[in-house]
Amino acid sequence: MKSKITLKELAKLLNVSVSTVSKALHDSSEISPKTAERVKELAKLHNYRPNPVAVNLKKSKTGTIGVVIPNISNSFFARVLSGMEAEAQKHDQQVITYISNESLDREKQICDMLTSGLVDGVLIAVSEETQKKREYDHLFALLDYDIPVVIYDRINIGLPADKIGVDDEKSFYDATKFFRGKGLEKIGLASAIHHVGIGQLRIKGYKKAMPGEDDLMMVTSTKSADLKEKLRDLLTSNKVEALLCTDFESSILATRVAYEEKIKIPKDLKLLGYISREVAAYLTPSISYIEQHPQELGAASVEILNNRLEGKLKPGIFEERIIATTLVHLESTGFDI
Amino acid sequence: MKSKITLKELAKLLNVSVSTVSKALHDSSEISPKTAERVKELAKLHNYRPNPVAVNLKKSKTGTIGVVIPNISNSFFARVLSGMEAEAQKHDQQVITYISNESLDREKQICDMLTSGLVDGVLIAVSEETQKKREYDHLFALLDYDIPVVIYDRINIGLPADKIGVDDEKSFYDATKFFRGKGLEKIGLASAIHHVGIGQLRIKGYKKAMPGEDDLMMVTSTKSADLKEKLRDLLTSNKVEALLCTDFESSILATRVAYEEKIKIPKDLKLLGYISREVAAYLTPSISYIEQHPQELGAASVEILNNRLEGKLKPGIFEERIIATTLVHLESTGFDI
DNA sequence: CTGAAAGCGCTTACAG
DNA sequence: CTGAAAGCGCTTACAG
Repeated sequence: MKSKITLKELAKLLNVSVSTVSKALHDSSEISPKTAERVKELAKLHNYRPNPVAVNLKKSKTGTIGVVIPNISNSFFARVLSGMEAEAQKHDQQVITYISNESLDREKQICDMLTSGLVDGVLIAVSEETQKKREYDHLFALLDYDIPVVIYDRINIGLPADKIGVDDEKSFYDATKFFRGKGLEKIGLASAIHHVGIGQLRIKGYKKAMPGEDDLMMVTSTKSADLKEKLRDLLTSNKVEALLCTDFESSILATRVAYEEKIKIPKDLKLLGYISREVAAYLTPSISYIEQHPQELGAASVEILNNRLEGKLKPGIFEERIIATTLVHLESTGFDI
Repeated sequence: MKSKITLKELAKLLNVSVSTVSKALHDSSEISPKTAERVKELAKLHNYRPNPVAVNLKKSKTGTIGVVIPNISNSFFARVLSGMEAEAQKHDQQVITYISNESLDREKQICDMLTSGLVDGVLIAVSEETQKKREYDHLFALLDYDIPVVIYDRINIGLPADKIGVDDEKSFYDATKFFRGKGLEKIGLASAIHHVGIGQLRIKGYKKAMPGEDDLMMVTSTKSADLKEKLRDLLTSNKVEALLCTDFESSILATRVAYEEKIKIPKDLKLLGYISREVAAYLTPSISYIEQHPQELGAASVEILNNRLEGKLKPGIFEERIIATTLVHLESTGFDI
């Protein structure tokens, strides 16, 4: 049991002052090489580590960043977190994780705590409920307290803060165009997240790439059973040639319906999902998907926050960065690319 | 922009001493009701929040707990984290997340940082590499520094620390017994994690429930393509009636092979997987699975840590808690229960 | 009932 | 080149 040694104790053992020890350990030019060496030697011997809490108090910072995640079971967010952690590590910052579970109340609680100065900055993807109710006071409170905020992923909210998101609209625009370029005309879309921002953007991209409103074959529902039946209707009655799914649930349900109705993928139906690689690649058949590069998004959001903290970003002018997506072809699109 | 107000500033505004303000805010009986009220009123007006860093320094603690996660993309761990966060919140503790990515080196780095006193305690599931190489010095270092450690999930390592895990062995023992109770005899097992502790325990449970070693039909491999072919051999040449899969990969590969070989699940083959609900329920057919209750595990590990921190646990005597699993029947086992 | 003082463990401008 | 002093923002035993 080594029980941490302090500067003061080190100083006493060396018969020098606390300031001398501190400076020596920081390679200050004020200290003689001889003393510096003595100090470092003893520090190493006792495995001295400065108390981070004291250092932070002195420096008026916390060394931590707060990350608010709506739903950690969603592997997209889990991987975003992973990217954030990796980037934070590089800057010797600790990541404090908060999970809102898509609840506005929980999100308010979290932000309220955060105003007390637990963290140097906040990275947040707002909950679905927050988006729906458009209540952002708790976020403004953070800004009032001069705590920098970076909004990630769910960025279409009116808040004067830096933002970083995924190119949701373009991803589906490109995908739809891709199918059309392959000569397909009956292109459908399924969504269980049509009520939230990112879902709407994906749908928008799809619509833009389709010639006329009349041809749109869209099924949406937030209720699983409901969406499934709508999908069954769509896939059996219409001759849909390709289907774009905006989320995990609709992607899986579409696979399921195709299986039940003996619709062959990709022969009779090309399928594209917004699901993570781990699931996509293992499904039968494997599902082509939009890769959102969550780790990059996470790393970049920490980067932006740090630029803001270091004053590299102009006050009052906010960055908005978009990460490009990639269409990854597996079996369900049936094209060799 | 409210820029935080301090005790000192509050004191000046009220023409009292800093100590009086501090005591008033803590409902000390030393303070007159009148003064207490004046103080609280102004504090509220200015939305005073004590600086947590200063409080922590004074109290010689950090108010945080460090969580080391091997792989956050694994939804099991993501949900464990969620349980930890929820429980920590109740105790006003912050969760600092570290991701080792199954790397021993990274884990060492993390533990080394942690010895500096960034957290009050550590929750860790060691990386696969750590298990394989059995290098635990970095964990002993934590203990040397008097930082309590709770080992979660991957608990079969020789370390004098509190542990909390899943009943891996019993889960597969019970599942095997269940199939046998239904009159099935040819029960196989597939594993991609036979080389790590939890995999071995699950296999052990399976073996215990099987009558003789001769009947064991096991396929194992850490390489996906390899395991798939072994599964194909097993499922086509033997008349396997039921298959237990120890992990996500083997579960999915088995579904896949069955599909390719036109083996009907559950009619020709009952399948049981060690996968998370989100994936299990959505697969076609849905896969019966072992529910590990990850959130409970997460919450309980924080609970144990706090008991340790509060001295409720005897020094030198360590708790080892096991969370019971549940077998959840979906389509792939084909029994109505 | 109130306040001065010490101290948590550091850093750094300043004096010598 | 070294050290005394002030201070980061708080808490609390002690004196008055």
